[in-house]
Amino acid sequence: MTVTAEPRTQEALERFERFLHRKDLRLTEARAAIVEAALARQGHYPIEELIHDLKQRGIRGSKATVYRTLPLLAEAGILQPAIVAGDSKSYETTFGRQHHDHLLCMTCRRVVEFEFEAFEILQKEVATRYGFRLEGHHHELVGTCPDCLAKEAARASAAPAPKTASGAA
Amino acid sequence: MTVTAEPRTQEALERFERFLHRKDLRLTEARAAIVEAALARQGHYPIEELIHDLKQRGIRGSKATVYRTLPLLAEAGILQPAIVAGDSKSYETTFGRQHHDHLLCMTCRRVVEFEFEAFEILQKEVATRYGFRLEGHHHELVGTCPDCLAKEAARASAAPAPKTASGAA
DNA sequence: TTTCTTGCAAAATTTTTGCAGACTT
DNA sequence: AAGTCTGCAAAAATTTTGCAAGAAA
Repeated sequence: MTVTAEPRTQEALERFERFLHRKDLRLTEARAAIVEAALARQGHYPIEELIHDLKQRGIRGSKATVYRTLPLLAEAGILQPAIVAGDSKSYETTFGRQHHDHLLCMTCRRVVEFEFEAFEILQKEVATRYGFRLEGHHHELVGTCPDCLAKEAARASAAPAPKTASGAA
Repeated sequence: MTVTAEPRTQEALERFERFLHRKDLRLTEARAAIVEAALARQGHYPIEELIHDLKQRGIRGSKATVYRTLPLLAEAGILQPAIVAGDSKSYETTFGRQHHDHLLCMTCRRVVEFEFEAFEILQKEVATRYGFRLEGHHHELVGTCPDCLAKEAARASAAPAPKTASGAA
């Protein structure tokens, strides 16, 4: 099914095939379909969504097969279990993607994406120092966002526990 | 039940209590026990372990209560869902702990801990830039460790696919 | 051929909920 | 008294497995 996939998908498929080959496993139609579905995804996605995507495309790929394939893809460096900040059970396609990091507000769950090249540089440095080949990273800063800080401050300076006065949630 | 807990635990309890109070919730014996158990833990632990710990201590705290309490603790900034690199479903107590980062080998699952102050500094800078109060972070570099790289290289230079010749797993 | 794969459905796990009684305020 | 919690056990949801039939080498 070489449906003229976009180059990134194509490369990922090749990488996966090499990986499978090394283990005497095969790049089957179902596995390829899963790779394509994963590559088409942005950000974090629960396994369930990936299964749904496959169904959408009318492609084979049962729940069981997806569950059996994801670990292989992770090992092949195509995707990773996603960082968890409330949700577990998600994956993230990393192959050929720019790494981006997150700032997460624990209070309101807002997520701000940021890129800061200095991190990338340092990370490479650390990896090198330990002799690792760096293939990806998880990086998430957890804290409280400006809005929530403001609310917190307002609450603190106001009378204690004006339960119903501060408005709805 | 102020069982002369160590100071860190004590502080965590206080913080949790303030948090609960703000939400008109109560710091009950079961919740306090969960905080203590969590604070006594090092590194990542599956929920199941925490439940086990509670049983060990002969303290109340049923599965259901633990499941109901963990999200509160996370929101209060006492612990976080752990980073996932194969395992989901784990938590990590962060309150009052030095942040440490991980280098993970995708192939053999080996984990190397490292500390690199430059990261902490940059993280604070990013948080400040976005107006966040930084409370913690997840940071894990994913790649291939020196040993696995060596094996990979050896395999590559050897004849292709000597399936049974390379020894046991 | 021989070995690896797949899908289905059942089994095993992990999380969430309903409720009656216990505890706090 | 009023409202919050808890534990239990049942319910829901998520993952894993056994197996016979279907591909790939």
